[in-house]
Amino acid sequence: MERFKNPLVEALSKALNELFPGVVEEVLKRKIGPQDLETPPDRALGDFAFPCFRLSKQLKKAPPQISQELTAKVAPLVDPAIFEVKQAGPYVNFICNPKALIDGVLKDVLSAAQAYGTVAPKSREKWVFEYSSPNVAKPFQIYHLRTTIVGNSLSKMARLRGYDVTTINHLGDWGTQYGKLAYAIKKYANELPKEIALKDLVDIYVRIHKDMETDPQIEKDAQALFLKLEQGDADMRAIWKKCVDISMREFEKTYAKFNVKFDHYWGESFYEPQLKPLLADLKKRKVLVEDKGAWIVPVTTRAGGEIPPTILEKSDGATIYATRDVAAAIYRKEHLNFDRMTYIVGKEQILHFEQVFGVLRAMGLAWESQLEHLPTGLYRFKDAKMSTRKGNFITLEEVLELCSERSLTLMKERNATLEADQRLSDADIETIADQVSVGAIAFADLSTDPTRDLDFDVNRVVAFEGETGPYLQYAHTRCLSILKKVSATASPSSAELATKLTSSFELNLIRQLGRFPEAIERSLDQRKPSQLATYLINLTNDFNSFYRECKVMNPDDAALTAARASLVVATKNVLGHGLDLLGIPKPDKM
RNA sequence: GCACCCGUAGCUCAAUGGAUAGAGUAUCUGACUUCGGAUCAGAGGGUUCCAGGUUCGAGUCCUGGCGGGUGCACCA
Repeated sequence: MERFKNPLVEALSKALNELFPGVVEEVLKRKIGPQDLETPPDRALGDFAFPCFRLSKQLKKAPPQISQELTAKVAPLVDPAIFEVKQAGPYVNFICNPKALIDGVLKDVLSAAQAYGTVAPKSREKWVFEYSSPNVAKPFQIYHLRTTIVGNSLSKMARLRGYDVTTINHLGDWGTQYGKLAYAIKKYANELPKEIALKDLVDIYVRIHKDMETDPQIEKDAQALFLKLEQGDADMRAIWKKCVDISMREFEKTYAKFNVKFDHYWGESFYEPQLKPLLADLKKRKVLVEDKGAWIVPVTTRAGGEIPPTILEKSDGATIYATRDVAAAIYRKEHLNFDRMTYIVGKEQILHFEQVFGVLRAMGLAWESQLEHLPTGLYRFKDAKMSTRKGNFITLEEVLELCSERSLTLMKERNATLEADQRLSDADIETIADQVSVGAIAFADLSTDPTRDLDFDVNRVVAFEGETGPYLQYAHTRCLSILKKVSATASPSSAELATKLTSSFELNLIRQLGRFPEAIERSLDQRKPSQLATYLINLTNDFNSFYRECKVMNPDDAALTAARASLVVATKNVLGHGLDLLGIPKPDKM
């Protein structure tokens, strides 16, 4: 539908200029553009709407009168083979004719070599995304899933829409915790197995925290060990490396499940060599000042609000994570030369990022304005909290397990009710239950505002009814199964399509297919994958209505069958690409 | 205490400052002689937390309350 906007803007611009010269420019302070065309709330009203409220004051006329005059003026200026123009109250509405929908949308979707709505690669800004960033030597916590899923989908969408995208996983692989871990490894050395697994590291980490409650000396010794690590001690380095390797093996499994990839695994340790020169430079320039034994940068928010200063060097001489984040931003700017960088990190770190950005501003780095923190909300579970420190935490593993079990149960129940020839094998059910639970979790995450906290109820997330991941997956597999039954014929010409696809169900489905690119664009503008998720639900609703009302297989009308099959192909393409963008698996049968 | 985020149907959530605030779920009622019913059609359900303000127009923006969440220098 994107392509219809420019001719409309041209016609409107011409008509407005003839009717009310200069008024639009005066009111909007610019020419009218595609952004001035709205989508009517009800499909019956039209495909595009131009509201006339704004001009009302200047012209001293009621909006409906303006829209009436404008409608009369603009109607002859648009191609009647494409648009019907209708006034409705204060709006001028444009309705795309069926033939235009088929030529301008359906043909595009069917012929696109890449995903429909693709913009030429690297034709837009350089955009860096940082997301996921789990802590090494800890299990992948459910807390990190949101940023992983949101970051994954936004960066994929940005790539599709022509941005030059770089994705970074800022692993939490540096900090005092490795001092504690090393202390624990030494203390419990004789209790550890030969092949240390991630869960062993977690166990002793929790234990050492308990020990610390009664023996405060441990914390000081652990901090001393981290300092040794930072100073390049070989033993400490070896222990640290082992922890990283053990963790990465686990993380890779998770990323494979959700089809998540990164261009760079640049953990906190990656920037370690730059910390000393950075601190020296800042001290020399007096940006960094001493206060109570620590070295700090006094900072404000962008709006000038008061916030606590940023500590870059602790009184024991060690760095903290803010130091690494400052160094990381500078390194990335130098090596990637981004136009924009988005940190997708939990909302409890809002202050942290304000402090880091504040340091960059204090350093006089103007590009600091290109950085943004997209804070993600927390999961709300009924009774459990998520804190590794207290040893009471929820891992992604546990959640996945619960969801898989739930989906397995539902699938087995359903399978038992099917005719024998439609039943799935036990092996298939296992695989599909996994895909379904991953899809359900991803959709639950992406269908709401990423900033808001999210209620996570397994029975609600993995439901086979209503607006869920499985609903979308099911529609997709149904497209596949229809196409398996319809023998492939040459794709129909647009004239054939136009004579056969005439019902409102078919035309509305085509209209909805045409909205795909703008749904992605809105997701990116608002940093909300939920825009695409909601779009896919709407698309699937339209497909299901079409499916219900319009039989694809018509043995006595080959042309109709071919035309409708084309529509199913188009739906499968768009829905499939949408699922890819959200990281939702596409089972080939369900 | 201060700062930031949130408050929409019984519940979980939508809604580029625009047309009658929408979905799902739960409750109730319908729909397969034909492509898979994990579907579709319909009903009831609202003072958008409260009070002011800006605007032609506010769930959305501003101010003040109330309620909830998160954070508040040497953890990440």
